Amino acid sequence: MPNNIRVRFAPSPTGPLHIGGVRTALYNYLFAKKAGGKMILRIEDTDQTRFVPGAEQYIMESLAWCGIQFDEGIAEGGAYGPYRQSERQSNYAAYSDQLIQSGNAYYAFDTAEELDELRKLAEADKKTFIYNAETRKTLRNSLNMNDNEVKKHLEEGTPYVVRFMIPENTSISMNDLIRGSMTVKSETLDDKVLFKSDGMPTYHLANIVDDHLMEISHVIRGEEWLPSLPLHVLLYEAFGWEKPQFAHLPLLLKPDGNGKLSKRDGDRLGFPVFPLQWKDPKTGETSSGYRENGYYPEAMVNMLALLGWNPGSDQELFSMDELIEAFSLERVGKSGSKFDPEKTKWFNHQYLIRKTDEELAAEWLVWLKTFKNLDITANQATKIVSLVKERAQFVHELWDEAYFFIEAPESYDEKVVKKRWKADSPEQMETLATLIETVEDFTAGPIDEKIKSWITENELSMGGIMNALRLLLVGAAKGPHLGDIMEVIGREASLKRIRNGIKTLESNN
RNA sequence: GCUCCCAUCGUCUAGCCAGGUCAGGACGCCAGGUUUUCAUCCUGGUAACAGGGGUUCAAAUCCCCUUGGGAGUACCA
Repeated sequence: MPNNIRVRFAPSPTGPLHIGGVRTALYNYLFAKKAGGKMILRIEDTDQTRFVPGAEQYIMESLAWCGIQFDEGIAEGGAYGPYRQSERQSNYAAYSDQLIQSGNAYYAFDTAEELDELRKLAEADKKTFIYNAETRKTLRNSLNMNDNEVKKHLEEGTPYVVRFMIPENTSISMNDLIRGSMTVKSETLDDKVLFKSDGMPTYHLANIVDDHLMEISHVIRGEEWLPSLPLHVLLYEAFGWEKPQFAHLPLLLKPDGNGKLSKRDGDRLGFPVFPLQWKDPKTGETSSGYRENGYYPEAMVNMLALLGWNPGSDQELFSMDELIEAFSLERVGKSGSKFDPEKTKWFNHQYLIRKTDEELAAEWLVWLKTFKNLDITANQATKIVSLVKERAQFVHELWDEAYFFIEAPESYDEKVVKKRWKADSPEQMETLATLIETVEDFTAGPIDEKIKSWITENELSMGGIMNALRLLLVGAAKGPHLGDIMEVIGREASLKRIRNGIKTLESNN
């Protein structure tokens, strides 16, 4: 179903993409796919001073990891390229000239220092300096010069910027798919720079020109852009272009306190704010990533999708396809959402327990090899994982729940010893060992049966016996059913652990 | 400061547009139950319409004000 729904995700490559950005990309993606439209990646690298090597690659890798795919972009190509604004540089001057010709923009020769000075002055007076209809009359710009003066400046190479001329005394009405209609008076706006003295356009110009040229139908971006919407609307009107529809997404807020979620919050509160680990090429500082911390991309995407949007049903778990099916901008909320790291873990747990034992075992095998340099068989891993996966939120947590399947106890939890190891324990355990030797089919069922009937026949306490036995086999008060544990580690190892344990505990007394 | 946006449990949120069920669900937390320990699991509980004024027979829902929060306020995006 071909149509002309086209959305873009337009990050600037100034560092790693944080999860707020991932969510913006996700909503764009969901919206596009739901509508059968196109998803475009455009790199907004008009600020050469903020370029960070590797950031562009990071952005693409992150989004790919999340399962967000582009139809057009710097890697995919497409009919509307190039998709990097630095490579479209030659386009922009003509558009800025066009605005000057039509009287919607003008040259300004004020230096950054002069303007800084004016801002400071205004600030001292508890006011804000605005480059607007009032002040523009007194500043060094082409509005206050005759053609010859302007020409002279340009020929002499006086540095200049091009500013948009905000119309006087008008109201700008805008429409937002999430917030409805809004109105702003033009007096409150300032004459933004469209074209910088370094020959590059600012975001405002490049963004509008490229959205137009790329035939973007819907601009879905973060709420931090809302204050520049009037300017953008004015720009479309000045060019005489049809506007796209706008949707400004609510922000992701800090889990505690207030404010926009930032990189610092992750460091401070101990959770990742970036999809992938990132090493800053300048400072060498490393920021942790969801991928490296053991999160599944599905879990992260699921969590992000529900932060600010809801399906209107009680469904919590969504595959990407289900999200695409269920998504609509109408169900995106207006207010900011505090980020909850705990819920992300819960989502990860949900995805982990839904893996088949074989899948999870395969992941764990890799983990064991990498972090413990251990090799166990796939069968063993599958069996172990099936017994303990309910207890873990991450693959790396499996070890804490299952190490005793692989390693015999070297020490015994003192609290448990005190509580469970009694005077008659050694004898009882030895008897149990001889019993275990005689179990024919060494699997959980028969093992349990044999032990239980012995306990019943001798009128012993189930809790007392089993917990003492657990102490010998595991070394602590943890783990799944003992029958299962013995089945996995096998008869020989079980016996060895029981008899070693008796020996160790008795020699300590 | 100024401009704009926003406002339901601690958190994410449903309900609001087309006023009329004890304001529903999830995470977290607490308690009880199952269990052979721990965890899981099951059951239950905790807890919210920011405040004030209107409109109305009736307001979480519509309107206004206050308060609170957020964003923007660069030759950054």
